[in-house]
Amino acid sequence: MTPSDVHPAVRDGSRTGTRSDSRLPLVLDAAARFFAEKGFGYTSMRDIAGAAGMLPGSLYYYFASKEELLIAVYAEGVRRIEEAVRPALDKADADPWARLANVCAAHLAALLEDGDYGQVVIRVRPDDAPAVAARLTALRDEYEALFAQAVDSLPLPARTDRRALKLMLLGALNWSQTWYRPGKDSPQALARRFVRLLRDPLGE
Amino acid sequence: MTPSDVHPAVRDGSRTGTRSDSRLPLVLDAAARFFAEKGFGYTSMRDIAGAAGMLPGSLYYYFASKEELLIAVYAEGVRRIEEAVRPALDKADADPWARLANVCAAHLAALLEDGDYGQVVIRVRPDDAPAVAARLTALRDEYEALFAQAVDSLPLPARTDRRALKLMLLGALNWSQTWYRPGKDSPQALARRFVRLLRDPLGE
DNA sequence: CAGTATACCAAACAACTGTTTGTTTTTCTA
DNA sequence: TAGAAAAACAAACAGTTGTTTGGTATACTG
Repeated sequence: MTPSDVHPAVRDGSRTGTRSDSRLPLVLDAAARFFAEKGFGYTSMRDIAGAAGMLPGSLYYYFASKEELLIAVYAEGVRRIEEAVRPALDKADADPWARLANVCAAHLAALLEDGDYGQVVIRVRPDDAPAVAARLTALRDEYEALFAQAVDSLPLPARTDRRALKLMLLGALNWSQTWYRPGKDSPQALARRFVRLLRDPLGE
Repeated sequence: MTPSDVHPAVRDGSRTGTRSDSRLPLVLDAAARFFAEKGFGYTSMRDIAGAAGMLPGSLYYYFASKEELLIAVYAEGVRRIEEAVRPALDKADADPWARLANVCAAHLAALLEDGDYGQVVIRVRPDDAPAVAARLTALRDEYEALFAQAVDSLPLPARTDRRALKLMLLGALNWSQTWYRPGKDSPQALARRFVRLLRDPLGE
């Protein structure tokens, strides 16, 4: 399963040798939609091909396997989440707690509202596609390292377990995909509420 | 999909008219193991039947469908989690924060260490089995109401959003299934750490 | 010990899965 | 405008899926 199994236009993202009427974007969008809604295993190549207006076999012109297709969607998902979070993270002058809240808000928005690609990253478990699980995990870890920066820069008591704090916060955010329903609370409001629960003293 | 689709011995749990050499427990254990490890959709009736030492078709003596089998496993999972959490919850004399920590520890242990049934409840999404999704959700909600009691009894500032606190904590706990690896940290230690992060003031 | 409900076997079903192969149409390029 | 590369079609493949049907052995009951 080397990178050469993947179509050139997908491998380097350069779109070299790509025709203007290519339905590749349609394929990726359709795959992202199904993966986000039904999960990887519950989506068939026929589902995707049908939604993109083509035949199942034609997908193999772009991707060597269903799992390679997942990688493309997943990578794009990570890219979009990073893109959403980065601006909040780069405001180095801001108050660290406000910065964290903004990072969380961007993270949440990417998972809950900003489309299907971001949702895939949280919804699909790496071991749903065993052959490429390691690569998916690597992509996710790459982003989590980014997120961790927002936690690391907090002015905390020395005793505080920053890793636990990161895991706790990230878990709370990611799990929201389970119960969140649009319209009631905005991702921003939720993020602020979560961060405040951590910041404000609740005990005694 | 009425309850009458289910075998009597499963429907009411009474085991009335059940022969002593029944392999029903084996079936449930095998199903729980596969559902917990691979997920619902990635587990075939042949997987389960094989592990229980019987033929795929024989499962339909007990369950009208794969999804009915899931309900049985799922319900047992909820039952076991409740059973694990209840003792901690019933210690009404204890300090509310310590009580919450104990509830979280029991919850975590049920998800991470106490076997397969509990894991299924977190691992399997209700809409993985659309035909019975509502029943699965109801089971999960039933338990969450129990968990909420531990949060509701905390002595908190009036402004505190208890619902957000519950969602945050439950999310952090449930998501641990994604990253937890046995041996490093015990569920008890993790639960205490999470609760302390909420209780102790981190800001300023 | 006879009879019956229980528990399972054996074999097949149609539908669906990811994937392959050879061919054809279409766009871009020289 | 001829040729080459790109993009897709058309049809099938072997394997797997959940499920059904009819028969059979076994344990329990009276």
